[in-house]
Amino acid sequence: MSITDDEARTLLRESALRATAPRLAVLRVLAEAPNPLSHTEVLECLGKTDWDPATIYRNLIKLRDAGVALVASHAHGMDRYELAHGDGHHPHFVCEGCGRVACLPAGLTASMSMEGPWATSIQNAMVQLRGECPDCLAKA
Amino acid sequence: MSITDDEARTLLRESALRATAPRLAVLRVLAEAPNPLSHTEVLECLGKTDWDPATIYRNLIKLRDAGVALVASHAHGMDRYELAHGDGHHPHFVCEGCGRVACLPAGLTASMSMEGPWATSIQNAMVQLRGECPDCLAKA
DNA sequence: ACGTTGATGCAACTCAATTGCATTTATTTG
DNA sequence: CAAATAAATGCAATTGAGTTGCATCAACGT
Ligand SMILES: [Mn+2]
Ligand SMILES: [Mn+2]
Ligand SMILES: [Zn+2]
Ligand SMILES: [Zn+2]
Repeated sequence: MSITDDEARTLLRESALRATAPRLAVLRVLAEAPNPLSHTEVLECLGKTDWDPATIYRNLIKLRDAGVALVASHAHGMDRYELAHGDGHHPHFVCEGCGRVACLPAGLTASMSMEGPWATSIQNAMVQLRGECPDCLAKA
Repeated sequence: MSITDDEARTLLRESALRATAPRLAVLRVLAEAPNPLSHTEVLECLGKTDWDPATIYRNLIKLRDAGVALVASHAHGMDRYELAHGDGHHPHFVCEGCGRVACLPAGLTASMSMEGPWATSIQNAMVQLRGECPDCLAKA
């Protein structure tokens, strides 16, 4: 998945965010990533000489606060960001072996028939599975 | 839930772990906690008994490696430990608002039918829900 | 009681996250 | 288009969880 410069600018305008060069770059990197990326991984995708890490960091925060991006996982002390595709959120798989985070197709129905105050919380929650990915299972 | 000193010693013996004072203390704290605890929270629970943080840290690792405890969540850069109750693992709810992690009753099985290499990974995975807990929903 | 081996205490280190502040720049406004 | 304004950037410093090296101590099988 990719994003044109115009699409990115429109997206930012709709969120009342200024279209700066690093911000557009972050948007492009997130759009092209097949999986959620950490701050460090975004830096690597951008190439190390480009922009200040703190700037990229704050842009990820901004995009998240604006609802353009979201944190798909906090696992292993790293926030992993992805674009918030309009549709409802899909589940993610966090590998405890290699640390990778993968997007899973929507359709994972967490059948939760729970009464009481937790019902709403659970129904609106994002689903995350933690285990060993196929690659790590093969090695073990 | 609590644990007697004898039960703790037996549990450790079965795992080939020496029964040291800080280790027994960690075991007792985990046994009494209603929710998974971070390293820092375990230190706070131990309170007056002033053990070295690194010792407590390594004990949590040891207990995890021995299968006595497990990491219920990595959220927000904190590993949260709980005793590995014999039965299969239950899901957990991670609140993005206040950061608390709560144990959910088993039976909230997220059923996903997926083909291919991911099938096994998914079936053996632990389920984690991320959202806003009832308390945080009430404030918002 | 002894000796082996694991555990402890202390200190140092890594790395993601976070923040203060002076400077620059995108966007608004005249 | 140029000035005004509020936001964003670059740089540096700080926090906090996790992690590790090493000398000393202690659990426990013999
Ligand atoms: Mn995803
Ligand atoms: Mn639990
Ligand atoms: Zn893996
Ligand atoms: Zn909460």
